Amino acid sequence: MTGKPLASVWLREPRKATSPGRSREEIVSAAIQLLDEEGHSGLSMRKLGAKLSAGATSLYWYVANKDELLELAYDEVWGEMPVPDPGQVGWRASASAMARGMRQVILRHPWSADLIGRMPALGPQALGVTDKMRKTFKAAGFRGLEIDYANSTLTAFVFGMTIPEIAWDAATNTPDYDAEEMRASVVRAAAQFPDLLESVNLDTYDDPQAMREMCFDFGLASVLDGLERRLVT
Amino acid sequence: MTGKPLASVWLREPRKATSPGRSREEIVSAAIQLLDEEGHSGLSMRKLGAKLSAGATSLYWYVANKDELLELAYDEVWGEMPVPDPGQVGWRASASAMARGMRQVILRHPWSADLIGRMPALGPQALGVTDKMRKTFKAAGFRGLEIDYANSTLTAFVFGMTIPEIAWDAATNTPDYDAEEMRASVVRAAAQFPDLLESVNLDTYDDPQAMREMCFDFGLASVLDGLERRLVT
DNA sequence: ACCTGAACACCGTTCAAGT
DNA sequence: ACCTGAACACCGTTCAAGT
Repeated sequence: MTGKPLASVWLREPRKATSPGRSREEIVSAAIQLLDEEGHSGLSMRKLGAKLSAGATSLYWYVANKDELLELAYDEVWGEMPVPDPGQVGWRASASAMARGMRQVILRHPWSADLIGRMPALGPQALGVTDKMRKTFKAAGFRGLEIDYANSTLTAFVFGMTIPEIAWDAATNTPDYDAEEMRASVVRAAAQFPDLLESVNLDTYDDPQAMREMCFDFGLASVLDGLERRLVT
Repeated sequence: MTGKPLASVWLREPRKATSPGRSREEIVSAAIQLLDEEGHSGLSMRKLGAKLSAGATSLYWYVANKDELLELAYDEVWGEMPVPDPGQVGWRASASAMARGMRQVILRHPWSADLIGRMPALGPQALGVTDKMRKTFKAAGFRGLEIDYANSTLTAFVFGMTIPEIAWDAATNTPDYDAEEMRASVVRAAAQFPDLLESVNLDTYDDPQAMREMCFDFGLASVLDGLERRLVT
């Protein structure tokens, strides 16, 4: 009856919010700041303590451990996802906007990508977003489990497109990065694959950003078309 | 001319393989074994050294640092991805098989999911798989950049579906996990979202595995339909 | 109720020294 | 050419002790 079901902040009774001293919100938002600035390596309990001019171990009164802190930060990211009302714009426009918005939010908080594979999104913000997304697919005409399938499909596309982007950004945003040198290296690495080389040479490396946008748009249109087709049949 | 273009094993000249002493392959495969058994926390340079009955720091002669070791291990995972010949089975069957295969490979090596957002897949195995996947989309009729867009779209779907699965597995595979307790907790957490609750109650929690497969199939069919539509127009 | 510092058991990595 | 151990600068977390 009282075995802990899953190690997650969200599945335990919340500690009641008393006012004095530090607050959980303050700690979480300081953590997010560190993560945004320097990524995961920028957040340690000691650094976070220092930023709040507290001992590192004081934080353990507010938060069970670092993972729990990350769960809280992760949910804040979910809170930034825009969720338009499908009644206003139609389900396709609504779904597109959500997809683009989710991508932007993740790109703004690259550290959150690491968490997608680490902890289920069970916080109130995440649930709220999911609830709203389901409404869009309901409005589209999906019923029963297909509401969730459609939602998962769109979300999977966005995650799967965005997560590798972050890997590239991380590798590319180093001080002494040189694009030309990079392209040459990739060509050398891909030397045994003539077909692949062809794509590397499609001078798309000149503006990787534009390439990404086109790729995302192409994929998004495909996914939405595929979902739409599921409605008709 | 000689600024390092990107911190990656693959973009440097390989150290020539001399025979005596330990080998890189041996080290990488031992690392993969540790990762498969215990996840990322199971792999430390010290533990890996011990497993090979060597000092932890001996490994640094074969590998520049831990990240590089992970790059090597990651590429081995890519090597496990099945890539059928589209000439034999048609592009849609080929793409389906690749998608399902990729998912299984990632699920077999859950630690690899973490790496997708951390390092670009530039190893020889990854490039080989990409090359083969491009052939499938070429066979389908895609041309130019659309070959890559289609490929990215399918890959994104697979990654995006599979990565959160791993988060659930990790949270769920703890010793004292109780499914009923879990469902009850989620219901409590989702209490404010009546629509969402409806889906939680769709007694799909009884067999989450079956639910996942159906979800994946639904999404895969959608993505392939969407891609196919891009060909016709 | 809240905060502290000391202490424990770890990390990755460097480097001078060995063979 | 290969391997070593000592050492450095970190980690997350526990816990007895303080206020």
